[in-house]
Amino acid sequence: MPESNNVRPSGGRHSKEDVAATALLILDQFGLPDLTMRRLASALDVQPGALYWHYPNKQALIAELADRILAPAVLFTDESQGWEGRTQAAAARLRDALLAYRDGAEVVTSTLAIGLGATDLIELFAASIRNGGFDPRTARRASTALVHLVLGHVGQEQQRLQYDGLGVVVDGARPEDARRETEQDDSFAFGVALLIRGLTALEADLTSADRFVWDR
Amino acid sequence: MPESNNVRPSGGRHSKEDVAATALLILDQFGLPDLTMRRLASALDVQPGALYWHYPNKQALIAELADRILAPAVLFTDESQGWEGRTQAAAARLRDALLAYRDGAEVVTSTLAIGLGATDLIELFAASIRNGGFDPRTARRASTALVHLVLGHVGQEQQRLQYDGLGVVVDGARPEDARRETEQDDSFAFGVALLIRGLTALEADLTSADRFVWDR
DNA sequence: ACCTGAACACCGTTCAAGT
DNA sequence: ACCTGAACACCGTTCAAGT
Repeated sequence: MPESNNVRPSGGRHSKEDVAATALLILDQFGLPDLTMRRLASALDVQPGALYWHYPNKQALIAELADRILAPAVLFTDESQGWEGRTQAAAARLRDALLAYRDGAEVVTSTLAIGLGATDLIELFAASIRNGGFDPRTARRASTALVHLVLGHVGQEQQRLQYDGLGVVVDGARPEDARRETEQDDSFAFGVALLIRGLTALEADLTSADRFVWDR
Repeated sequence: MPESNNVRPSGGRHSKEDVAATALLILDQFGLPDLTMRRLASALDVQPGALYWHYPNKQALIAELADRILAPAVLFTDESQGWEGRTQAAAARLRDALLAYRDGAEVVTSTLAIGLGATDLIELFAASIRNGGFDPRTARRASTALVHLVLGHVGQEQQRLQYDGLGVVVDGARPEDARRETEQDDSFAFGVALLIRGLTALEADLTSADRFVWDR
């Protein structure tokens, strides 16, 4: 009997949509290393080569997954109080979106590492920072820093989740887990707050006419 | 004729040292994706299986490379003026160390992503920050943020170097290159400065008795 | 102590040909 | 428009056996 937890539509043929959705399922259940073209093909009950009709290569598929993972963070617009609040909220939204899928940060980082989809991500922060009265160049630089901060932090966070997953939880929560989670939350918020605080301080520096404090 | 740009010692046998050094050579010349166990073995004029006598697996080898790449940044101690200067200098040193090898940032990031060698890197910054009078917890958090910032930035930088490598430079420098380089330098220094400025601002906040500006 | 030979269990990608 | 069949050119890792 052919092993098939497959999800083949009644028509018998797949769309780009099917492929991406199934890939996201495998990613979330088994992690990025187990998301292979061959495994994806067999989940779709299809030969490996068939995937290359939908996507030119694996990187393009991963980029599509990155887009879908980021969608909730990018689409959303909020009305928090002040540009600092909106920027912090955007960081939290990005973090939540990455945490929503197993290895989410690695998927996005690897897509960024081949030069795809960076603009949306940076604009996520740049808008709220410009809104604080900063020039576009400053906003772009600070946004880039924020993106690196969030991706790095969530990457580490998800790595620990993997470690913890190896331990067996019988029927209760281990008390260390909760403590570690809040420590992660605090550490994340602290890093983001540092950057934002640096920006406001920079603003103050500039308006007090000492224009080159941060410039080398 | 067997293709062999090999570097086999006169004795006929290799050491961990040989293996790591040759791996670093391949990394620097051809990049991380081309650094395979089989390719490394053939450069050493050895069967692939032989490598597993020296290192238990590929991840361990990569971790060793990460250590060697980071060594110049970690060992060095300087006597810059003030903790801000020392922290900024540490960031510049880390960046230089990563830029010294092709895909250096990716090597270190991937090692960090499997939970190895993180402590040295964080301590690189934590020492100078504690030196500024911050408590260990704050220093650790700020250091972590700085590490993520630097790794993310250099990762992007090295990705662009790869792109540029695809274009053919005939016999002169293209004017855009220099402009882009200084833009990268500035952007890097700006991100680091933002974080440090955030720390000093935080310090000021605390000493002026308003203790919860950054705490949610 | 260090390596060979040979295998195991996989990968991503291509492409003529089918429906 | 979407897929099969079959191949190409690889991977990392293991392990008995050799020197």
